[in-house]
Amino acid sequence: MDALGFETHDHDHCIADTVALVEKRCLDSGLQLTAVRKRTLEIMLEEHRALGAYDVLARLSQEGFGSQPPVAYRALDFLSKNGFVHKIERLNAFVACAYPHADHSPAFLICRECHLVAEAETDPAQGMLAKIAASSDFVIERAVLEAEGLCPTCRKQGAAT
Amino acid sequence: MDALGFETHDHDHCIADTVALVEKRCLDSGLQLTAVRKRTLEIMLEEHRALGAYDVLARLSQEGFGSQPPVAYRALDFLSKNGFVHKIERLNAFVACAYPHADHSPAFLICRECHLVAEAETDPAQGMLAKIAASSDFVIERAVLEAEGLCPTCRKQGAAT
DNA sequence: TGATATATGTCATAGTATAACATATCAAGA
DNA sequence: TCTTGATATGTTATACTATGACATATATCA
Repeated sequence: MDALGFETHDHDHCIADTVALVEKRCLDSGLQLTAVRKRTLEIMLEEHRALGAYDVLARLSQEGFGSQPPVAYRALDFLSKNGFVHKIERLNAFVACAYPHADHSPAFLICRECHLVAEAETDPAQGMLAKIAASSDFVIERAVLEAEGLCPTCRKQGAAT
Repeated sequence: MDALGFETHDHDHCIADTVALVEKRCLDSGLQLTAVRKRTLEIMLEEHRALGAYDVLARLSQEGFGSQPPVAYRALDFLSKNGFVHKIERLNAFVACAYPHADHSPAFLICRECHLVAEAETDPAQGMLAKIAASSDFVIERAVLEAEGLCPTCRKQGAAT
């Protein structure tokens, strides 16, 4: 239940590792990790921020891929349908998955100051929503858990000011 | 922790009651529940569905209020800032608050079939997000909890098909 | 009543997302 | 290997969501 994302780490390494892992998972599942899709994943991994579809599109387009919105949306759809990228509804934006090893139900902490997004894995069966759903006989298929606030770094800086 | 919204109830009554309650709360807090704002609230209360800002705008405009997007967005902003309406991030839409008696941290169950939205009150300190935030030293200011799935009615209908 | 803040309305534009269709590429069986 | 059906890419066009900026009107209160 730890929420990585607010500490530094070996970034290049984590990108390469994740891409390799995703490649393997696609191969195993018969998914086509095509050039645009792979490049999109890399672009997402280069940030721990949420990127808008149009930010991604700008970079893809610069690099010789198509220049129209569906190019980015389709790559992002593929990646998020397969859990390699998540959509942050609060921001209408996307973030690379921090735990690409398996399917999971993510929760996010979004810093309103520096816009960093930290991801944590949750147990979907244990949360508030599960309890509410059970009491209403509602079947949850997807859950959005997003908290907005101040990350430790920004909070300290704010206090210092 | 019960999630009302999937049962029938005396609707006209609930609208009138809620409007009266909101009027009182505004008076007490020195908030101006102006004509557009009140009408917007009523429009929202007539549905247990999420309405887009442009749906609301269309109705307001029909009824002689302004016809431009800010008219609807400003009324919805006022209502949601004060907790009388909530934004459903997943849908980029708004829903009338089902518990307008006090400030609270809402969670939503959204039926993907009939688009009904049920609201439940939660204890923000008890959920997943609170635990994650505590372990990361993150300060939550606002939480988005939205589950998408099938409501009891639609599930039964689906099974019958 | 006059001064200040708040609210409404408009025009203009920015940002997010998808439908529809042509072309290209891939995967698998004949 | 060739064909065929499915998948993926790229385009144009358009729809949906949201806000900035500014003028006018209304409310609040000294």
